[in-house]
Amino acid sequence: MRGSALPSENAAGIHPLILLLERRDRLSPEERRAIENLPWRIRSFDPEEDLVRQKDRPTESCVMIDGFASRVKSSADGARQITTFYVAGDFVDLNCFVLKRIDHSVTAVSRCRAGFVSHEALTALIERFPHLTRLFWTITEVDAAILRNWIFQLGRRNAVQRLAHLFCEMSRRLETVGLTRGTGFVFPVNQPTLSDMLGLSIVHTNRSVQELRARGLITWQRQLLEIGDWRGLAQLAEFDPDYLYLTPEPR
Amino acid sequence: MRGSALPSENAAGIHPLILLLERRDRLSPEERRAIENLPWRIRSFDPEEDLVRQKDRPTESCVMIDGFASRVKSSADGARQITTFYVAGDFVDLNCFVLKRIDHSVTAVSRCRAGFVSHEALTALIERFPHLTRLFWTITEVDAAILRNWIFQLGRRNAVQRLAHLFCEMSRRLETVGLTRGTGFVFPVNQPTLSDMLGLSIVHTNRSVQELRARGLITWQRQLLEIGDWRGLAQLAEFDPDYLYLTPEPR
DNA sequence: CGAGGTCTTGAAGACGATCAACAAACGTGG
DNA sequence: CCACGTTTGTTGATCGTCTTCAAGACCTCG
Repeated sequence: MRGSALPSENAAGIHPLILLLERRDRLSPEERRAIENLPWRIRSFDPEEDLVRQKDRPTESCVMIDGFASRVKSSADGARQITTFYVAGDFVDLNCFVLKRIDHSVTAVSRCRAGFVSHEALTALIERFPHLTRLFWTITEVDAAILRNWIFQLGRRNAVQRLAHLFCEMSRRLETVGLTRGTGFVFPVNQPTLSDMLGLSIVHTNRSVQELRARGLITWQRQLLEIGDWRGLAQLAEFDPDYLYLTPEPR
Repeated sequence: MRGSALPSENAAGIHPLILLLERRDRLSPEERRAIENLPWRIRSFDPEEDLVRQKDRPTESCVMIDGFASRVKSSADGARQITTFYVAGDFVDLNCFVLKRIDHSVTAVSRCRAGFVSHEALTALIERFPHLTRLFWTITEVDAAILRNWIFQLGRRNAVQRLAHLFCEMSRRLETVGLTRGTGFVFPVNQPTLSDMLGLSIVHTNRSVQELRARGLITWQRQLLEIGDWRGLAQLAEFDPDYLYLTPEPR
């Protein structure tokens, strides 16, 4: 399967990985061609299906094409915590390319597709283009910044603020990949899954959603989440998008 | 100031950064020499002093030589959350080398020293040795794995378990850099700071410490933390060190 | 039409926060 | 070496947030 066959949701038909990388730095035509020509293998997943299983030693890494997925860590007694939430364009498991094994599962949240490429091919790619190593590293650092911010949310914010913050973050991340529609976006996530993101019980998650509704900040029906009052929501969440590093830096 | 002047706590007198990197992969003699010859600048800090300030755009990055430091995110109302805890050998702000700005402060927890090196020098280093880029990236991925695990702890574990887990993690991390003494280690952290790591109030942190003492799992006096019952502590915390990636992987 | 998932509500209780006060340890200067 | 102020650790009491348990409403899909 050739790279040009890799579908993408964006109008321009540009490869999602190229879009992701060009958010960080310009690519040369050779680099772009090399990425497109990687032996991509596209796979589809249903909700709850695993893209990568905990304690596996995968030989491929993957990039989200569409839909949503999550990195889940679960404990002996069945408690689940989502540590990362992946949307279209996100590189899912760069870490297992580097670290050779994975200490989490990656599970589909909605129906989704991902493009898989072998570690061998990635190794060959970065050996040929050291500049791309640098870019992959940058992506990892941005992911880490998002993780640090989640630690802050979980440690020091109450349920409603966490939820508000999650919606703010989602909105901005989906906006950068062109998946918002006006002030809203498709959010195919049920409340049990949402509670695993927020570190809350299902019941309390539900009540927090209702509070945001009651305050007139959001509406959410039929998987369409509308942010009715962005300023109010961002203020409640004390949302400061700096940690997403969306504004490009000279390098 | 030349690299050979960089002091280190380890008996062999090996540069802490070289130790850190060789935990991940073998270095060539040239690489080792190049790292030692970087223009290191050593600075000392008192507790509460900032190594790097929030929203700065630093031109240097640093490696911990001794003592402890933390990455702190704080909110408008003064709530503080520590997102990363640094011990000797840790590379503190690789991320600001890559991302060009920093969205946290890095604050000394105890008296500590760090070796600073300019971004220019680091850039020259990785351009000469692309292999080192790969290693720095690996370090970032390990840091991210630790962050993900903290997210799980904060989201799904109660106070006592979190504290137990923190002590287990500390013990293993300090052991790899030769800073344990038998079953104990020097832990110059006060309870207010500890509560900022755990996302708890000071009072509740105190009660959790007392519970671990009462269960006979630890003693802690005069900054010396002794793990009296490792198995019991690890079992309580459900501690599984896989996420620290301490066992080397072939690459 | 029935079945299973999802959302919602109520009530009770646990966990952790907050407030307030005191004890102990530490560092400093006299 | 002691006196004193400051930081750190400890305790009790009360309050609020969030969890748990249980049950019912709603929705979707075969």
